[in-house]
Amino acid sequence: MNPQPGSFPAAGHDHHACVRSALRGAERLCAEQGLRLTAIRRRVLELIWQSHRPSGAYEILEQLAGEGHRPSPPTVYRALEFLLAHGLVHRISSRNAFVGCSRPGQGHMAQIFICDRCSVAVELADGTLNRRIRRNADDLHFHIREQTVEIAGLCPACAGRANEG
Amino acid sequence: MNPQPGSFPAAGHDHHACVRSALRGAERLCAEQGLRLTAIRRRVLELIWQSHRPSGAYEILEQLAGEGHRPSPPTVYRALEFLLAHGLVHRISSRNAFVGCSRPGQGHMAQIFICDRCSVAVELADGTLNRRIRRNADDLHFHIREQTVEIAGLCPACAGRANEG
DNA sequence: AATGAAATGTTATCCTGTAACACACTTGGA
DNA sequence: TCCAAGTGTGTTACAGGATAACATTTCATT
Ligand SMILES: [Zn+2]
Ligand SMILES: [Zn+2]
Ligand SMILES: [Zn+2]
Ligand SMILES: [Zn+2]
Repeated sequence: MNPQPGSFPAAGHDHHACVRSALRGAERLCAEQGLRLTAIRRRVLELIWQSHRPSGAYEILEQLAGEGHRPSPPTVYRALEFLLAHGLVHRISSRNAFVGCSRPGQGHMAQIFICDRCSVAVELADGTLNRRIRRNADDLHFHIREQTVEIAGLCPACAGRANEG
Repeated sequence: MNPQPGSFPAAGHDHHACVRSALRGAERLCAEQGLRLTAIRRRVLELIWQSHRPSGAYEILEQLAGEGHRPSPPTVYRALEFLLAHGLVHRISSRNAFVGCSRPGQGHMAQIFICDRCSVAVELADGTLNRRIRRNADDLHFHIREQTVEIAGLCPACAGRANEG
């Protein structure tokens, strides 16, 4: 089952499918737009997709280091810059971290829900919400370039266990 | 004229009034809730309010240093922590900076518009938007603790000058 | 004064992100 | 084939943001 955008991933979902789907999506998008999904970029995207939790740049760096690459920060940040620029990942400002985008290539006005306990992040694209934001901006005569909507709290699974550990 | 929440501050507005109003509001809020608005906390709040642009923690630190205090980072961060905890300032995640809250003590589900060019930030409290977010959270069975809504772009004044320098 | 809690000082260190410059690889044309 | 020009990567060094851990002071209350 693919990552169902708009719901928290089920406990035992086939996550390999998430990764495969994300990589295939990236390949397709790059092919269509004449972009170069180089080895590093591909590998960084793959690492980010290893879970639904946002990854820090230095986490990615460490994982790459464990594979012989030993890249330096700029290398990783450049790959992230590319992935961000083409909508393949989202940056989570409130955590200084990056998460794979569930719907690449469809414009990116996402709101992202992040669990305080398990860190799983899920994105939602809500036209109504986006229109409301745009309308508020219009009232202020403000020209939107980019928006950040991040909601922190407890995912359903963790809310259930709220009183445990 | 006080800081009109919900609009960009006019070019020649009486900003001293903004500062006075913010400080008085903080004093009142602290008095009501039995909180201690110590010298540092008060001074940090005052420095943050010196403009409508979000200030970085280290900017504040430098300004304090120029006054003889020479505090260290934790001192400033603690003051900020206090001000955040009681809704006197907002943290702008997308900029690692802090801005004074225009309506302290009224719950804080603000969306904040920030100009890319002049950095002025304006907050808006939109019940409709907040309800929409809450509704999306409910659909996901997600329990909201905190939300971050930051919109970057051009304020009316800067949009007008878009083609100049 | 004595006590305990809250606030501040101090030091050292992490974590995040970028500037600047060198090198390599691709691509297209002379 | 050789030569740009453009893009991507390697490397070094550093800037900027935030916190851990512990010592000390301040404050309200007894
Ligand atoms: Zn998955
Ligand atoms: Zn969770
Ligand atoms: Zn003002
Ligand atoms: Zn502006």
